Amino acid sequence: MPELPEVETVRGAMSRHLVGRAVTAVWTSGKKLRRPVPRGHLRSLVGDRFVHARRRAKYLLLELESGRVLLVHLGMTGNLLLRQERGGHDHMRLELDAGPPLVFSDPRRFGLVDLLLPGEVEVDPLLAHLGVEPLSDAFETDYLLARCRGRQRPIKNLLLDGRVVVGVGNIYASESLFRAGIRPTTRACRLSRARVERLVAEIRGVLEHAIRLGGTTISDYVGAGAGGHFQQQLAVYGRADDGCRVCDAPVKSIVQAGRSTFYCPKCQR
DNA sequence: AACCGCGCCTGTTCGC
DNA sequence: TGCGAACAGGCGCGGT
Repeated sequence: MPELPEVETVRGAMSRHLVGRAVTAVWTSGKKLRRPVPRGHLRSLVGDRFVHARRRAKYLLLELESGRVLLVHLGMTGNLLLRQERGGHDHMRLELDAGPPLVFSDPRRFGLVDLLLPGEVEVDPLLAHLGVEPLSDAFETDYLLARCRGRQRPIKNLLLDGRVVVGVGNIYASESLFRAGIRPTTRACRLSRARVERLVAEIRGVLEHAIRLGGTTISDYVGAGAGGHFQQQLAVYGRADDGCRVCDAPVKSIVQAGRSTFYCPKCQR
């Protein structure tokens, strides 16, 4: 499941291999993703050229010479890559003036492909209400402390709230809380300033580490390029009943707001 | 206002 | 062995 490091890995690949290429032909599957893929609109991409590959939260923003933006979200199982072969779960194929086509593939169809007109990025409802980027300067102790104030909900649920901070998904929420020594069930408002400071640092640290390793490749998700190697680094996620890598106590698995959470009951208080 | 549960999807894993 | 059930979860939405 692509989280921020996986999306960032794909962005890097697009920056290196897609930028500079012009679209020569467009094919879509006609199947509905999170939004219907705007087939006719996408056809107007022919002749346009990619000039930038950006990221906001887990959205990829592929900017074109015309000022339009190809908006892509990988959802749970989506992948954006340059490849020649056709796949059974392909939903968009853009033939380019050089190299293999740009393909969006997504078996479970939780993903999204849309084409935004110049100026629409700022007002698109999907992008307008997003919280701060966890790797930006805006994400610091006082910010998260303020967002925790008065919040009764568990800190783990708050970390998954995209209006607070973006890009932290289920895996990195568990992992960063483990690193910070904070139990995921702790009410946000009960965290001291020092613990929030530690949490901010660990969220940043775990995301940067995962980006360096090319993201986490788990289950059915394979990132662009060589694939990620962060999976071996996971301390608690997906390790229910296994020994904690620090103290060997069995890792606990619980459900919070319908999502699985993993933590070490001894290291996290 | 704050917060949770649901539904969208389908490949994989689990239990009988 | 084979089958259906449960599970995985990003995200927006609707309900409490």
